Amino acid sequence: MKIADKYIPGEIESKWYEYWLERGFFHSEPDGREPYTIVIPPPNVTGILHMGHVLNNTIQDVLVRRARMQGKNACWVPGTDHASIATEAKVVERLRERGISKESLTREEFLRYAWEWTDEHGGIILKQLRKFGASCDWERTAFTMDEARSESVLRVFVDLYNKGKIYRGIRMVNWDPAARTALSDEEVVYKEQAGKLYYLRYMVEGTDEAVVVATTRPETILGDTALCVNPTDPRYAALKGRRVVVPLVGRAVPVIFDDYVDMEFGTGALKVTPAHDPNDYVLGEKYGLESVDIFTDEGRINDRVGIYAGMDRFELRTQIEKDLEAAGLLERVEPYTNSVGCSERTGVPIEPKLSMQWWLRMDELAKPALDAVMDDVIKFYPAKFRNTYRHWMENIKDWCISRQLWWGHQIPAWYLPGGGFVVAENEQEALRMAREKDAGLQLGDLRRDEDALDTWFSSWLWPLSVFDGIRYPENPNIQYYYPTNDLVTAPEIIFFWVARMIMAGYEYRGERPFENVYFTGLVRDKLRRKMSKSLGNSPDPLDMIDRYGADGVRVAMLFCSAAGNDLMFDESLCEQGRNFANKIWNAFRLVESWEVSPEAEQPESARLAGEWFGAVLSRACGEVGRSFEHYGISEALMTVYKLVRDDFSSWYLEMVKPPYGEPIDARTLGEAKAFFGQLLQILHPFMPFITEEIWQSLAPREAGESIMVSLLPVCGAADEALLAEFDKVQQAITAVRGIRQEKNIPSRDALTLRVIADENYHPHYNPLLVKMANLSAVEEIAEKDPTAAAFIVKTTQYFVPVGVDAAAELERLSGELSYQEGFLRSVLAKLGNERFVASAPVKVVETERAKQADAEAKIAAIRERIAALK
RNA sequence: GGGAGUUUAGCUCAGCUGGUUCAGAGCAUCUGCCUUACAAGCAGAGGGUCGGCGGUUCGAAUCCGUCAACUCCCACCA
Repeated sequence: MKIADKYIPGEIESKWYEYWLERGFFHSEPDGREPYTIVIPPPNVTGILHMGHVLNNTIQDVLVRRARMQGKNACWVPGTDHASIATEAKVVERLRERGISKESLTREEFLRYAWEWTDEHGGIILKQLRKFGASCDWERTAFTMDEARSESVLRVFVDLYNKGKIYRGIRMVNWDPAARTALSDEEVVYKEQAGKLYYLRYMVEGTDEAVVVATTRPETILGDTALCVNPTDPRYAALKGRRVVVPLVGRAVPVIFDDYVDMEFGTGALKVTPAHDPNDYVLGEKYGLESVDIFTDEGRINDRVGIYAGMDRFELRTQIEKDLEAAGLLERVEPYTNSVGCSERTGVPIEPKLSMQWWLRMDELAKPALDAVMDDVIKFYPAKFRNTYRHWMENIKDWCISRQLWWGHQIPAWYLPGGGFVVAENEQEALRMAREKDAGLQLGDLRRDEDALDTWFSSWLWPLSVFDGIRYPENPNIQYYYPTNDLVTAPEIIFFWVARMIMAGYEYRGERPFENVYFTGLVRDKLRRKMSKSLGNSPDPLDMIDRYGADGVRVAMLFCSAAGNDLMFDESLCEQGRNFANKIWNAFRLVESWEVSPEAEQPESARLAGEWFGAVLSRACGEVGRSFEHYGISEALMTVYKLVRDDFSSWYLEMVKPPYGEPIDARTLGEAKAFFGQLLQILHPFMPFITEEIWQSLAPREAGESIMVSLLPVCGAADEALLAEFDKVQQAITAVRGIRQEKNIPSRDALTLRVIADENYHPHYNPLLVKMANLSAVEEIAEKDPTAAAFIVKTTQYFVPVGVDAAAELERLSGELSYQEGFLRSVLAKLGNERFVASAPVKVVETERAKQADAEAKIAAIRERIAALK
């Protein structure tokens, strides 16, 4: 069979993905094995794949594939999130392009469009994941708004309401005037903005004196209902009992005294707008102030104010500045930078607004969730996020769960005509409950709450709801797969999602939802810039697959992904990944090219090589295992990378390779293929496609076999003594090659190596030395060979009889001598220090003594050689 | 304003409880090579007073203090 001389990923990848799918290798059902479960962080249903997804899902796939090959019943549950506000915004935008406004539609009509959009674009992202080899159990694909998940959400809402944890109340909320909905605190992001600080004159009623007040939001004077100063501020003592007149508005408002006011800031006088500032709201409550709401839901001035009606809040700011100026009520304006809370989704500044919303009481839910992380019942990688988590959990506030949106789970509350409401999982139940209050009610009399639930109110149930553990807590799936093992996600959503899943897990299962949380970093470009569409520095993942292969891109991603650190992704890494795949491919070509001779004996060199590589493999295997224990996935991959390139390709294969044109013995070929097969297995979680392709042709396989469901080799302890011996042999080989290069001796010309045998010389490895350094012989000699090029490995002196330039050699030796002498001095100084010898552990002192002996031997050898050369 | 973290080779990062895994890896660089698996490669090589200063110790990249720079998270200062 002719094998392509370069690895071409394209068809190979789709071929094997189909094969895995057809054979059902991704699917899991509960059985007697140990489960290994991951639930995917569900991407937005209409989202498109970006590098962050690639990173996140590659890591999950590596973990799942490895667990599967360890014989566990691995289950990776995929799915998507309806992403209430984000999707609704997209649908509104799309409708607008078609000339349809959301306002002109009924809820039902709007939802029809939204579902249309979802069905059309929904799940594309999951299909894209397949290109990367994601081994998700697609039969379990879930959506936060499918029937099972929706019913779970409503059931939880009703349950929490009945437990008194959900309540309805008027509170100051974060209002997004663009999306026209309330937001949770977590959905508000603070941005530094260059603004202005306006100094306004409030005339003291009945006098011609003014109090100057500094504010960043002069437009809110329309809602001012008080002026506040610090009671200890001597400047304003005279204001006691007075009223001041709000500029332009003409309303007289009281002056209140509260030590909330910072005397240092501005003029030490604060305007109080209880309806539009959380702090002012608190003051308003405390002093019984009137609350004047001046804005509409869109952030325009409402009709009740009387002036500026209909004007946008930011236009008004400009206008009011002019009008104040004209009225002589603006003392001055200073540039001022402050941080403005903006909607995470729409980007517009949020407007604090008093409104009726649904809330979830968090304090009790938080308690077990906090303990779980603090007690390491749930482990965070990296652990530093425990601090972040603790801080948030200890200061947790009630969660505003209602959104004035249509796309999402509609709140299951029904209002009665005579006031009051009932909370029930469905209309019938609601009617039944309503009739307990008023027997004559009909379905049409009930009015369902218009609001939808926060998206995260469904995602926080994800590890439970994907196994239908809310509706059917006893079902075999939730019993078997829950708690899940690893969660791989981004630190940005530690509060939005991770913390809340932990709370839901304890509330509904009394148990952690996962054991470990691995936080990935942010994918940045080479220059540390965040990848973004607008910068154009975000490569299209699918395009990269076309050019480098899925295995290559996976490797690239993992190479730069130290856990918890942001990662600097660069396309050159893909090249490295592709090159690595090609390297493996060529090793395969070599092994496949060997003709086997049944009667040939195994050469000693090949026997030794096998012995050695077995030990190397065990060592690497152990290292990989240890790396995985602390989620050092990048590190694990690097270990395998070096194992394949250096140990296997450069050393092992070169050692067993028969001379050109000659056949190989059956035993060595068998060993080589067995080693190769094991390498492929260790490599498979990282590079699923190429490993399957080669594994399938490396040996005869039964129909339906696959590397992905094969069992990872169990690694024993590595023979350290053997590895140490071999290391010396490698050093000798490298040294001979160095001499060859230095002296310009072509690799085809055989050399003789002479050696003075001692305890660090291992003659049984000579067949390998001969082969790898291309020697005609290794001769043991008793006397030094002054005319030869020389080197020392440990204490053993080697000589390569080639002409040397005595002068150059002397210079090199004197340099070496002074280095060794200096080294010896430092060792002797240590050993001469009584306190060192007394307090250092015996082992350390012994190694120092060994160093001393070593150095002394080297110095003696060098001196002799210098003498001989002279 | 509060908290957390980072600083080790040109770049990206390992270095756990202080002592032969202690100054490492990959990439990049340099020098040879088209040596019949692989130039998407092979063989060699160079490169860091471990951010600065001080301390503890027989011994510090590692522990303590301090200063500096950067990063992130949280927070209602008008």
